[in-house]
Amino acid sequence: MADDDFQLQYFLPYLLNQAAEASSLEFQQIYKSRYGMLRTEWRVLFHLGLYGQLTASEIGQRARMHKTKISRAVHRLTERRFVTRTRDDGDRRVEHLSLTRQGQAAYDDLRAVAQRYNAALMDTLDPAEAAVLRRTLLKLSDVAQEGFT
Amino acid sequence: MADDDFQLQYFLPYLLNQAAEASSLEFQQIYKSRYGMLRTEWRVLFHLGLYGQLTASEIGQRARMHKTKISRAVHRLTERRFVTRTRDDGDRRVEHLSLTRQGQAAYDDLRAVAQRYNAALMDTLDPAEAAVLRRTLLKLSDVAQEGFT
DNA sequence: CTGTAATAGTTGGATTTGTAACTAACAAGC
DNA sequence: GCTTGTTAGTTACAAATCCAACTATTACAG
Repeated sequence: MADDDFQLQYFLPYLLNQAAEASSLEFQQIYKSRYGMLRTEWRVLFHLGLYGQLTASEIGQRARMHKTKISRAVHRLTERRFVTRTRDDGDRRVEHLSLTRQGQAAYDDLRAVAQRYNAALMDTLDPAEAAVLRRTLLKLSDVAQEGFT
Repeated sequence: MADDDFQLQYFLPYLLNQAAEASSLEFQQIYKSRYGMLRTEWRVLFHLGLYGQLTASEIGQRARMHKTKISRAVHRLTERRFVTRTRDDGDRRVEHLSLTRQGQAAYDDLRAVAQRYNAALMDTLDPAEAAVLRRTLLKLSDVAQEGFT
């Protein structure tokens, strides 16, 4: 590639960031205005809603979120009675997190919103494109994660 | 879609965020360690490097960045002598920004890094996939931007 | 002209995040 | 059982971001 051939519109990290920000915006406003949640809190809520009881580190591994983020998100979610913590009997460092009835209700509501939201996004693509998009995004997440140099 | 069909791995905003974060990480470390830059500063630098002289609001429109972010990025970039500001004679609210020799050198260096970095990412995809990916990301940026509800 | 609105860019304060150090509990070697 | 190391999660402080209010300048209506 010649020096002057470089364009921001071909730089993948930039493109990905733009698309990610743009496509998160409206959904973000919903969980923010409806439940006063931050992105980290929404993510924790969704992981608990989808996978049931989890520990903070399990969420960290799945979501690739740093433990301090999770710690703070869990703190706020328990304050608002969306999540309960129970100590593990065998290993008292570990806490098992799960949704309260209220947390489950919020999750159900937001999951439905997310599904509709996602469907609207998907509708702007044709199915073949959507499949390729999904596959490449997963690949990039993994490849870039591991470091490819 | 049935209620229990929902999966985070199919939720586009989530996928996009994961891929964006993962694929930005290594590059971020380079401009951070090499020039002490933040993401906002790198973006401003790249826009000036690519398009030459611009005003802060022009950068804001192109990069979809809020003006306060740009203001602070420009401030730091001028402190470090990467960017110079010159008042517009016709309209004295406006400032024209351009790279100093030093800023141009940093841009040239980082552009080369970005090109190699991008090539490495692209190499994990086949060309057809890459084309679809790029097209869909651009589409999503626009569609989601305008609001599709 | 003069008052009102719009635009370019900056600043202040609260909120959020990142980094590193910390506490508490367990594990393993000796 | 005591030292050393590891893991789960929290906290403190600095850095970065967001939002709203601000200054300065231009535009425009009457």
